[in-house]
Amino acid sequence: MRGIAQLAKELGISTGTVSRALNGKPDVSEATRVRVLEAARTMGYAPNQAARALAQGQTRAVGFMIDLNPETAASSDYFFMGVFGGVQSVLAEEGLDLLVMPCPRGQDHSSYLERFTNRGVFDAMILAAMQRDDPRIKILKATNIPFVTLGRSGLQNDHAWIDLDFEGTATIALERLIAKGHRRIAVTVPKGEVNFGFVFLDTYKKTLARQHIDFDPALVFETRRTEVAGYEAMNDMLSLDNPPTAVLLIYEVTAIGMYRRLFEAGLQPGRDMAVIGFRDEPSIRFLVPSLTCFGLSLEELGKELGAALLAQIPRYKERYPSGIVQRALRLEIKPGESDRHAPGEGKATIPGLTANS
Amino acid sequence: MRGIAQLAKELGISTGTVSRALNGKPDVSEATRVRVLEAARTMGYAPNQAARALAQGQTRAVGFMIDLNPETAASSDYFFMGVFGGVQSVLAEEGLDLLVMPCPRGQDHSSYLERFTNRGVFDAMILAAMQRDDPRIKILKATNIPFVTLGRSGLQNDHAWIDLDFEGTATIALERLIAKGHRRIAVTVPKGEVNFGFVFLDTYKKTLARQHIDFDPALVFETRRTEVAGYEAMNDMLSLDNPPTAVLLIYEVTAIGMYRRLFEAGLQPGRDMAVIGFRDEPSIRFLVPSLTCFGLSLEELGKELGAALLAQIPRYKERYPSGIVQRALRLEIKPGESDRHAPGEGKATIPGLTANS
DNA sequence: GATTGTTCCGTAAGCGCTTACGATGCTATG
DNA sequence: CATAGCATCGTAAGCGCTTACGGAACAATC
Repeated sequence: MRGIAQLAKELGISTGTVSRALNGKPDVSEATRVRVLEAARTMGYAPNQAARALAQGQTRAVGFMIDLNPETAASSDYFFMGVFGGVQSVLAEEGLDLLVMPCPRGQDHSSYLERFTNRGVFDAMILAAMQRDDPRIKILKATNIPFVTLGRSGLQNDHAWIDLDFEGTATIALERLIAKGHRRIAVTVPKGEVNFGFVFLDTYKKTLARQHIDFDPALVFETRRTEVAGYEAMNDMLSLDNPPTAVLLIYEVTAIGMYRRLFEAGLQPGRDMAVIGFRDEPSIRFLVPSLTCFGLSLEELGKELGAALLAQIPRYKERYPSGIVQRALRLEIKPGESDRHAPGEGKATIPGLTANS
Repeated sequence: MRGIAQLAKELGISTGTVSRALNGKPDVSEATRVRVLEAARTMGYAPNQAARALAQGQTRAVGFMIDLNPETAASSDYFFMGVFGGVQSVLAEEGLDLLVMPCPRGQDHSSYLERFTNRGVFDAMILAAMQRDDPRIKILKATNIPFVTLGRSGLQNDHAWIDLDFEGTATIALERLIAKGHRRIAVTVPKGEVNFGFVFLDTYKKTLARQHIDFDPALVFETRRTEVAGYEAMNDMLSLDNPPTAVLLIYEVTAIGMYRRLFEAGLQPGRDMAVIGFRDEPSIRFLVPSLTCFGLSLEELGKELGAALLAQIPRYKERYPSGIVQRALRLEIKPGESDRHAPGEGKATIPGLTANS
């Protein structure tokens, strides 16, 4: 005999009472509750999670699905660590545990998700790396599991999501560049079908149109979230017949490679090529000249996610923002030196300085 | 009625047979097995995880505990993502799931671990961010859960672990610098009680002694794993009466801040100050001059962890390296330009160029 | 003192699955 | 034809916990 039965026997009371005492239920005298708690502590007793989940029909665990595939991964360790912290701080108050399920490289996201949905492993879920038309939405809806996504899914948006305000940042950044006098502004977009790529590009086009600047498809560059990708993109930009004078990044780390390529060409970021990054990651904080980008509290992002999720779970509905939470977090611009000058203000002119590799 | 019972009723057979068919057990005819599998597929049936775990006494899930506290987190831009992938590729072959449990900031590691150990949530565990005398070892041993640690724990090492060969890298790097003629070599060590910090420093001392160089405590700098910490450490180095001519890093990203501080002082990494980093992270690959450091496959590290863990689980013992696996992965040096010159070979001399801030 | 209400606790039926055990029908063997 | 052996399946007892229900003891009310 073990578990709760052993505890009960030891104390000379029934398992039912022990369970009630342990779970803070009524119908237990204060005296026996103390006795039970004390005994549980000294005996090192902890309720079996599987039995509990089976009896209650809930696990008190929420799953956070992330992507490990470097091809599509849009975030760093640092990003997720920050977000996890925020999510946890909210979930912990309700006694919920956060467990992260990294989707293996090469593994299909949908089938991996299904490993966990129908089986009652998680009470609720958080999804990241949303695709434009993400099939995981349907799966989650079918199984009736409360969920929230980090990022919109584009075509199917009748669910809770927290996202970054890509429209806002792109608009602000572009108008800033245009005000400086830039007309040929390149943009980098993520490789793959991640949804924010479409949003970003779409805003780019719209903002240009509003400012009566023709859209040039040659100024759109697909990059992965790596330094090398930035290097290559800048290389391509410089070898254009009519290179851009500014570039707007979706992945700030690509700036590192871009700077390198610029230096190699004898060019200065901020003087010969304006650069505006996206999010303020540690890896770009020491770039010289400093990179203009947008600040975002990862902790806060996580907390928003947590709160939005709790709002989906009937049990907590009253205490949290009601209904389907859909919110795009505004980012604040952090001006740096990488977009200080107007085009042509520098001594070097790009045409003629084509790639030497 | 639902679950396996419903399936059984639908097919007109017993639940026992259904279970056997689903689990690939014998005592089931091929015909009914096909029928069951087919029915399960069309009905979208998936076994309830809690019930399964309760009946079998195992969850087929392994937990990977990581730290979210930036003070002690040794993670980086893309460390854990890489490791997770490797672990998963090994575990997946045995049908085991990997779930990551991020320990909340400020939360005590031991108590958080205990939330999961006694409750039968995981069949096995992986620990990271090992402290010099890590109490989690005792907890895991007491509960009899198979586990492996990423990093040694220093004082208590009678368990499975996979670590990086800090001794090897430190020795190679130092001997390289000494061969160049460097005598005053600074070293950075992690802030906090993480075990590899002790190993690193210890090797530093021993190697110096072997080369008949006096150990100077003033040349040891504690840094967190941030660019800023590197900046500050370099600042401190430069303001010494007798600054070092070389520095060996435990966290490669600190090189970014160090470079910055050197540039500000009109000094050149590699010419006026030799720098050797530790691990080859994406974030430092674009440093100019390129940073000498050590290469490591995160994927491989993950696979080693996975294999070492399986070797701890009785069920898989035959197929995997037997016994308590203890292995320090050797890293290969990737020479860069940051340690090319001998001390004094550059035009600038450090004394006199003290910190201007 | 009979009735009602409260407090506390024991009983036992599940939760959905696995698995030892035994039962059944069939074929091979003598 | 009797027997043994095999393949296949049903039965039911758990796994450790929760919880509806009812019962016992006692206090309060009339």
